[in-house]
Amino acid sequence: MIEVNAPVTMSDVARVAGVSTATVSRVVNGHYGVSARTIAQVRSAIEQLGYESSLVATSLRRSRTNVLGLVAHSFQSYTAEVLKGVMKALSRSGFDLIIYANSDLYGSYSEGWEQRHLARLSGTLTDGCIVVTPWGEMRSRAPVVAIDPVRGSTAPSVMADNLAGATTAVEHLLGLGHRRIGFIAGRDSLASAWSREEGYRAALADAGIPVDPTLIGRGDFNPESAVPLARALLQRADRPSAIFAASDGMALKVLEVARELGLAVPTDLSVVGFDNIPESALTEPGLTTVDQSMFQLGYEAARMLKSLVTGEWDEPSQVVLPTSLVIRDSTAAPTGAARQ
Amino acid sequence: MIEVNAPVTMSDVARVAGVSTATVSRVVNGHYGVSARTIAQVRSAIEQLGYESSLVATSLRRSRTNVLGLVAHSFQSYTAEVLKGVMKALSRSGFDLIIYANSDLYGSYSEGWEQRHLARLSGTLTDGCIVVTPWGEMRSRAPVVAIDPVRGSTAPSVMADNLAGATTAVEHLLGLGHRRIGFIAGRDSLASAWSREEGYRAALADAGIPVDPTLIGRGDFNPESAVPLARALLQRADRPSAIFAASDGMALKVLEVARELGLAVPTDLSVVGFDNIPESALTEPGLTTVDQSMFQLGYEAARMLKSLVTGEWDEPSQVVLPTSLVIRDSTAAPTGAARQ
DNA sequence: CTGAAAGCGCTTACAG
DNA sequence: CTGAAAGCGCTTACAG
Repeated sequence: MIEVNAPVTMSDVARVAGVSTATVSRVVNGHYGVSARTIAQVRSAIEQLGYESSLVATSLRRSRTNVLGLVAHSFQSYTAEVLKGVMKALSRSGFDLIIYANSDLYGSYSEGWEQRHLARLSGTLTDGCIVVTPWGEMRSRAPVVAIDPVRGSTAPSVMADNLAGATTAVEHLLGLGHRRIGFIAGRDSLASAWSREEGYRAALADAGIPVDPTLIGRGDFNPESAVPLARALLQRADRPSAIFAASDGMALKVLEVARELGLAVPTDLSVVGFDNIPESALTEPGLTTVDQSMFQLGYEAARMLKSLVTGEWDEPSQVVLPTSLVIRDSTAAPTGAARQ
Repeated sequence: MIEVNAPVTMSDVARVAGVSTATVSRVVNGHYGVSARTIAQVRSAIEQLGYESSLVATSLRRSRTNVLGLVAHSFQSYTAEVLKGVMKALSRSGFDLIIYANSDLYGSYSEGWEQRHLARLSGTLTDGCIVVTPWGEMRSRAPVVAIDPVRGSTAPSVMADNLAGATTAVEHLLGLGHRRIGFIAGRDSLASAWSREEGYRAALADAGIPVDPTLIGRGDFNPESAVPLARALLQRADRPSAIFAASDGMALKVLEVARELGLAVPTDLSVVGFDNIPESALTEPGLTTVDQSMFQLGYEAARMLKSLVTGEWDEPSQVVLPTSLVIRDSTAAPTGAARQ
């Protein structure tokens, strides 16, 4: 076995097989019009040299690559779950997936970088992209499907029924007897953040409880953003007896802050999240939350992208998936200890 | 704002700015020797057109791309956890990550495809790659780090202390009083599968219990592979009172089969897994397992790859990470009901 | 300080 | 059935 140092290129194969690169290309791609004898020679040279075509060179030359892209800014549980769904949908579809993860922005949010990466990939490498919780409307010549899109977007997207989910969550707290319910909002450019806040407001309105704006903290879905907000909310003399956070990541931080302040959950404080990430079942107490199937989000987005790319598109372009309330141990009726 | 259909290329920018593409390239890459006035013109043209350089074209031309690759055959929890660690290590490192996931092989295993993808990526796109549970020794001109490498590999790799972990797991069962302990092995080309079996054998030997070869099922880490093996083991008249599976995915299937056969866990059967994937805490009963920090595996592999790529390498090239036993509710002392 | 030209590894009309 | 040539979008010596 020959140990190669430089990459084996098509020219190397052509030289060994004694043909032109055009012919090698035809063999590699299974095109018609090559004699059986030549095919055999080329195949043997490929075998001998361990040749693999360069994804980059191929995709630069071809219009169609059969590679789909996924662009995400962080890689926490949410994205990981979405990814499983995407892979499931792409299983045996003939499309491979390239995930582009920007390491410099891990855990922080930076406006517009998806657009940049999208352009860098979709010009050439990918036939289409999924963008997770984008910062803005994406422009691209190739199809793009957003998961949890920007507010007001009319582009293809998949999202949970955030309004219904949030409403149910707050109604759950109301049903337990809570009247002072804090809310920690998500990044307000996203439709999901907006709808979850709407659900909060709607449920309170339905119960005849006026919204106290000082009980609303402006987070951005980044877990860390919830820490100062939760602290502010829970250190007030008239602290809320319950907090609904617009994401599990933020809700988990509320739990931490409560512990730090010596508040028992759910005795002194009830907490509800949104997402149902795996971690929410592992905390002590387990987090009551709204399940949005992230797997399903990914699955549907990939299905949609696939049909957009192949041109078989015939479904509504803005899919909304149902949510359900998962009641665990972070919620209970308010006690006398929790000031009303 | 102009809606563009064709991708904006460097030539477009050059035309608008009234310069050559060479000059545009210099501006884009911040090279010296361009007048302030020209820079301004080019910048403005880039802005106006919304130009982004093509990742593909750039990487075809350059030797260094500052993109690292990760190649994995499936995308289950194990890989997702690894990925989080990788992203953490790459955070603000200047390296982006491209994950190449082969959709046609989701959930199944196919020999040699990593090598193919590795070659396709590393010829050009990536400066180096991480390969998760590879099928063989990888050959590549660019650095490669294996997570959970092939048995006998001397290439850079990161893995858990599988021998110690497996030994501890079986000692735990032994300590509870089990004497007939089944084992479901992993894909035997992997060092991890081998060591976990060694641990099983060593622990039994230490306890003076001869290994019964009929109690060993030959799985391949694919959860489905455990189903017929567990069924065979549990339908025997002299079934084992405990089963140690070489991965959580397989252990979870053992739990399913036990339920299907009407066997209560841990009353009738104790089950231990290996990995500690998030799901293992969510089953009923929770799975006792050996924790190998998949996050840490990913983190260390990425760190190693980074230093290999930048040439700062000065650490041992085969990292072994400690494991720990996580006792949940799937293990207990054998009862009379479980035949010995 | 700037441009013309070559070339990265491929594919695809166009000839023959 | 096969090859020479052009070109995908860039970068980098080489001239000037």
